[in-house]
Amino acid sequence: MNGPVRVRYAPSPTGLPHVGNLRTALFNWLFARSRGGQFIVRIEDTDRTRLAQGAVEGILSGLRWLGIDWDEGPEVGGPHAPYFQSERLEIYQEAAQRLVEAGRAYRCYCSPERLREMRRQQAREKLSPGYDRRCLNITPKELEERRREGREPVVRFRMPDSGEITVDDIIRGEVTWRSELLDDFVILKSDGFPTYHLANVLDDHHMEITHVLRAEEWLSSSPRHLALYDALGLAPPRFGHLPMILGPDRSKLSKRHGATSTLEYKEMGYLPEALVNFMALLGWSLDDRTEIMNRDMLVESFSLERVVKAGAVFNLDKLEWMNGVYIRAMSHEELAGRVLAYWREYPPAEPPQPVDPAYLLSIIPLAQERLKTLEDAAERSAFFFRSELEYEPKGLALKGADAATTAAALERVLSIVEGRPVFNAEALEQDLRRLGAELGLSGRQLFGLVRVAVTGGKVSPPLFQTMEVLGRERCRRRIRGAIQALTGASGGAEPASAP
RNA sequence: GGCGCAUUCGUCUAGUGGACUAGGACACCGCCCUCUCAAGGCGGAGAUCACGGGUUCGAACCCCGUAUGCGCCA
Repeated sequence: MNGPVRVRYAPSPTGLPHVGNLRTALFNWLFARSRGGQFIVRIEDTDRTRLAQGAVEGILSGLRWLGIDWDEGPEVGGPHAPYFQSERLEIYQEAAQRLVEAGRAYRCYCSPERLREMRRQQAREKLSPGYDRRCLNITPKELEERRREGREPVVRFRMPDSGEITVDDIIRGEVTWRSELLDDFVILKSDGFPTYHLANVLDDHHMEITHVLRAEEWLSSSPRHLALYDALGLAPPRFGHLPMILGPDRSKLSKRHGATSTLEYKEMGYLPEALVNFMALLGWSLDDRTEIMNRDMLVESFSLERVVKAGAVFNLDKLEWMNGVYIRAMSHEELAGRVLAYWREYPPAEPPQPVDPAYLLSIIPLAQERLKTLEDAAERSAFFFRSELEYEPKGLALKGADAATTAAALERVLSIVEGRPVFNAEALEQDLRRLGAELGLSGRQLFGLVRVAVTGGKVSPPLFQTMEVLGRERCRRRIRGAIQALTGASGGAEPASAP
């Protein structure tokens, strides 16, 4: 196996791509890119009962969003097209026929009812479940009867009666099964569609896959696959079973654990580069300290030797932190662009869209280090855009002072805002500190009051920079509005509205 | 039930026989910075390395067994 590495991601289009699936895709992709090999996408759509509308599009857009590109597969084609199993049926049917002729497989006419009864019986007698080979030695007469009944058979693979099957797993080492404990599994269903096992094995061979890297849940089917390769006279690829991604209860991550589809994370405002970095660390690590790694670093340092064996719980807290790290590392322009794009795709309730990009860009430096996700941006910046603030009188109350005193203090602030020749953070800070000293108010008290007057809330970015970004006019109107709210004067000369 | 895999702080992990009084990160707590919130800095708490036996002068690390969890077979 000295040729180039060829790996694949082979999802079933049964729903939106799940983070566990995408992590498997990521590891395959990282392995391919780190070894200068190829990454192939193949759609395993042979289970027609579970097909979901739009699933293929969802899978591909999930990959694209994460920046996982494929060398062969849907949309890009390739030398082994088609890359949809539903369009490759003849390959599977022909192989199944060949296996039947060679005595390595046989047709089975057992009804679902009989199989169910058989399993019930086995469970009752505490035997290991599995097909009892009733149809392996079917007599010509019985066969004739079944045919006359018009029953369509399935094709079962005949497992070797004895011996051991050993998988030399890249991640787990050698794992051995006794083949007589494995039953004769179906390879071709009665509707002529292959099962996962047959299609997967044949396609991996035809597509010249060198390494099958898949989740651990497939480990138990690998001896069947090896037996199939053997019966077909094909050389198997190398196998590597990756640890699974688990929910907080340590069971396989699923819908009931909350958001699991990659596109949900996109909608929640996570950055693809952060998700990629985070997923790479679920079951793999570079060393005892390196955590923040961009795509190039991951490609450069990824290796299967450092893949962990045990399953990993998906820890949202850490993803959130990492997303914040990536947000903080961006330039202001970059972040502004991302926020704008995010708002275009998922318009927030506030601020009203579209937004002035230049104004947004001036806000970004104040919001950046406070964001965990892109979704936070709307809430964090909403007050910058509001045309009218609503005050709760309690919020405006200056501790230990009555409304009139508070209003008087705000009047002083207002005259500073109106009177400053230069309206910037530095100047405002100077003046407001002086005012505080004069009024005998601490910074906490005075600035807290002004903060509520100017932003409508008790929490905001640093006050003076915030005021500078808001601009003199907005500050003036808002402070007036606050004074009115305090004094109850409703008929002011100027309405406290308009930004 | 059968088969298989796994098991180091709550979570992700480092660790491949002596540098382990087990390191880092997230989360948590405290202090500093400070106009609030963050971010940042410093510090703290948190793992008898699942348990029990061995092997060895010495074991988180090697061997055996047990337990638990998970996966697959439906």
